[in-house]
Amino acid sequence: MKTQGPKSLLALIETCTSLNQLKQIHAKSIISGLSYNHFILTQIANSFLFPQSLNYATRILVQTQEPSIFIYNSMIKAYSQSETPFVALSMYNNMRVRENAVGDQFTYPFVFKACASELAMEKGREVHGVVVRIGFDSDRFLCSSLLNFYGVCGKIESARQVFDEFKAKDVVFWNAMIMGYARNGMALEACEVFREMVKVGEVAPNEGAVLALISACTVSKNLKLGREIHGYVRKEVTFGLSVKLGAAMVDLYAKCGCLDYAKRVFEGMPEKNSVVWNSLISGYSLNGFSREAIDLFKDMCFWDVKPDRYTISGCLSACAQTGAINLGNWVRKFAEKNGLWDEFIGTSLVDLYAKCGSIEAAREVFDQMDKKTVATWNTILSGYASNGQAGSAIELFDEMRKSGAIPDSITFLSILHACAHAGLVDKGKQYFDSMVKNDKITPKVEHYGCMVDLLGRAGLLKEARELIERMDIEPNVIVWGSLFNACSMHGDIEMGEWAADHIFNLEAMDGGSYVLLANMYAAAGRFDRVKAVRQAMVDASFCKLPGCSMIEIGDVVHEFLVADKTHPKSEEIYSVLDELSDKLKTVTGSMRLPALAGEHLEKVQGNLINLRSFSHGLHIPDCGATDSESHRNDLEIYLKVSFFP
DNA sequence: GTAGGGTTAG
Repeated sequence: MKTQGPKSLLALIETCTSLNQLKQIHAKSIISGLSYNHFILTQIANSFLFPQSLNYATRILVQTQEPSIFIYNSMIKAYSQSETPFVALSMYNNMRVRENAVGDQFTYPFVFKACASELAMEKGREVHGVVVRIGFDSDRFLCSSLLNFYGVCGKIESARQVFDEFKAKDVVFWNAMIMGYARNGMALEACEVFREMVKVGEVAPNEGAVLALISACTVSKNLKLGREIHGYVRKEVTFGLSVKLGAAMVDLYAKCGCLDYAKRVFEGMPEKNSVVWNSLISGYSLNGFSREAIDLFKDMCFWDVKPDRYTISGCLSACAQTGAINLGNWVRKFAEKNGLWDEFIGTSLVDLYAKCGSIEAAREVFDQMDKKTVATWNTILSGYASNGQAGSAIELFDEMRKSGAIPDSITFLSILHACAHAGLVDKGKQYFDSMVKNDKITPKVEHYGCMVDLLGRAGLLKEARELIERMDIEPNVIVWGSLFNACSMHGDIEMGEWAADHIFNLEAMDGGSYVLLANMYAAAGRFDRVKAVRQAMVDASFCKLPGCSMIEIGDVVHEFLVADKTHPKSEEIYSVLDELSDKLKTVTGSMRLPALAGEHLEKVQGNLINLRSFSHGLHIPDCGATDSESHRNDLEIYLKVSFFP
């Protein structure tokens, strides 16, 4: 057999389709005395079989005596772009300790990239120190990735310092600074850097610069600035509206709620890839237009644009919002048939089933998922919470701890929510304290809202008030609303009015506050005041966005607004509601029973209030759940069992 | 002979 040189072995590596083939080529390179050829190892690490081949290359590296910086650089690069960037950092450590080498300027951009992916703040700062000591800090490649690292980690002042100290800025370096501001929601600062770049005139802004600017507007939801940039793109930009720029514009408008603009940009694009479609689909989904989102998905398929995992996630969350379980199941089947599955899709599916009240189906999907993110845990926990199964939520939370997953502030929000719904006051307090003390999570205003709700529902109004007074952040309308809700539930008009004052001060122009106040007076039987508040609403021309309930029967989603009479069977529906309302009154005896008797009573009482408010054209929002969410869940359960058996 | 940074969609 003819001895093969490195060139032909290289060509073979590119045609490899399995790890075994790769190993054969490696064996051949050993026979040919080329096993330590750096280039071959690099190619193996980065071959099409990535990341399997990367693993193999690592095993070779470990057995290699005195591996060169070249090999380390290739491996650090490969790992910094892999799913496990922390391995890049241990490779770097290994190089420093085992080889006693500091690397070269090719090493560090990837080390910073890995630090950025891992949000390894301390490590990054340490490496920054090393770089300064060796004197590599004049390398612009290295410094732009260092700048990017600080931007990703939210250390924008440090990023700015790197930016200011570096003189020979190229366009990528400028863009990294703009992107840094963009990530941190600082659109004005991003714009300022862009203007400075144009003013200095040493480099011309490229597509990346404009993309970073648009992204700055998207993150900070600065529609006004976004429109200006759109105008600038149309007038000044010579590179034209690329697919990327178009996608960014569609996303900007969609995230800002301007779907008509988003659609106009979308329709004006001659070339659309899946990213563009996904931006519009998730935009519709995000803004509550799930029907339109699904229709777009079908159009996308019609135009032969291949849906990806983002498409599926967007569609599933659209279905979850409207409770369109059948449509959701159809999307699921589509995804399964097309081999689209990952932890994000799984999480969307858990959310879909939980929001549709099929918590068992949600759990089934959850249990089948090998890879779970914090969001996956949070979704199932909040599913249990809103389905009133606090016990399961608590049990699962313990399991989460055991699995090694690290709870975040949303996890605690879900578990507090679960406790609040079940009236588990002591347990809730315990979680709140442990969150602060053991997990070092600073409570946000949402956590306080949950705690006030928890205490308030249990009738501990004084304690709820004291918690509000102890807060180190400004209470928002949710916090005051929860106290207010509790006051109306327990008939404490005086404290209720005190809370209402704060609500009006915070949201003077919000009609929702009026509805809350009217609800409190209604619950206390003060119908004279209800009338006065409603009149005040009319006088001020306030109109609360109506809470909307949807149920899916067969393949049709029925939508109900408060006091809605447009459904063809509305007369029958209302008579059932009245009947139910009466029956529930006999069960609970009173509208103002404190939520201490566990899940069942809580559920019955919650529905009674919702049913009452439904028929009165009022609705009491629930802590943490949107109007339409709690409204829908409650109504759905009752309409399903009683009216559509 | 071999290599490098930033940029959209959840």
